[in-house]
Amino acid sequence: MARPKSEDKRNAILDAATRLFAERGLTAAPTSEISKQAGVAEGTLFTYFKTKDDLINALYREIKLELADAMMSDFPRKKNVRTKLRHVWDRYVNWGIANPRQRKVLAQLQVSEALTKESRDAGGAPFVEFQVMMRDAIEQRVFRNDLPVELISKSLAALVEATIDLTVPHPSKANKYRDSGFQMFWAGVTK
Amino acid sequence: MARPKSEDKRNAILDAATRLFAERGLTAAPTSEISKQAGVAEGTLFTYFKTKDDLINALYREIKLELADAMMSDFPRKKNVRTKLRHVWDRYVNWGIANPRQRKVLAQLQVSEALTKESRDAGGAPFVEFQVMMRDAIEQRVFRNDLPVELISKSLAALVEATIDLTVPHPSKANKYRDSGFQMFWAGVTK
DNA sequence: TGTATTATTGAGTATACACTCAGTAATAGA
DNA sequence: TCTATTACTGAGTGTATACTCAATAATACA
Repeated sequence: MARPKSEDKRNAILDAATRLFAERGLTAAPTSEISKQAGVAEGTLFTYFKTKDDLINALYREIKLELADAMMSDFPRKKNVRTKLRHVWDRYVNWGIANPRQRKVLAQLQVSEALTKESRDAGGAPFVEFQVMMRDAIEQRVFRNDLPVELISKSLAALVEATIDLTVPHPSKANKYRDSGFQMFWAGVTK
Repeated sequence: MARPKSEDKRNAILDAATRLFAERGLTAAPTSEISKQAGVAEGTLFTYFKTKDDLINALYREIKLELADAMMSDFPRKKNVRTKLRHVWDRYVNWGIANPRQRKVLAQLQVSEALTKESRDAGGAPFVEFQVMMRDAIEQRVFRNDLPVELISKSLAALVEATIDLTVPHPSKANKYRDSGFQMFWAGVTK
């Protein structure tokens, strides 16, 4: 090998893309501007990502990974289901509030036609531990028994999003809302 | 006035746009293709909508209006809050299942940079009756008292979306899921 | 029926932008 | 230190597409 690619440049490109995608949207952010903001020539962008779609897919995986890291670090494996879910809930809400740009981009990416099925699958991979925990909880009959796992998982995500949306304009009430939101989720999901 | 515009053509354009936006995404659907599928010349599209962004904003309002119609028709004004909410819930779920394309487009529109603030406001207007009902319910202390209205409204929408997502691949379980979903919502939101 | 007005058409235009490539610079390994 | 390999640059290219406009057709109204 001669002259390796630089992890820094790759990150700079992904960072710039995140900023521009959040401000202008996926398609209105030109590669020329992304590379300029990243401090590299436009051609360089294309040595790190073969196409703009590639960049978009890579960014999706990256953000999903960050989110999974935030949610699953210090995961209280030994504690009961409620404590585990509360952990995940709090981390997710905090991440969303602390990373509004990534959250906005993620929302765009989820509905984008540029996302491949492979990327969608890859994006789910970091959350397997969470899924396993959910299956266990089902077996232990923690939840109401008419609810399929997917509905519970999706509801968690959906209610977290609603909670973040509500908190962003009222940051002083972050603790209150995070609490109320979780209690609402928990009450809905258990017997 | 001489030679009025045709409501039919306008609808044909909006229909074609809905189809193409759902299949290819907002930006990957060219006006040339939209007009072709609508059966009009490309220039005609621009006499009905000054720009493509205009078309996008008009389509947003249109879909929101349809959704509000579906949700609020036969609204049981005299019944109790639970019955009213259940009405809205069922209609919303049914609409989503019956109109997957409009639902997909709506999801794209919500996160699109092309949407103006005016359109967002206008999109909310048809739902005032619903909002009024929610305020009344709060006053009557139907819900847990630590939950802000916005969280309840957003949760309803979020849980409906989760329910629809779950139902689409398992249409035979539509009734079951619609039921479970609502019970989950109701349990979470009341004391 | 005549006329003013506006819709309709589609070929044409201007622009934006994803991607290329020939020239140059940096680095790993010999 | 030399060399093979690959990164880096940015001006240039091809293409896609939003929008225009001159010519034509339809309609409301007098």
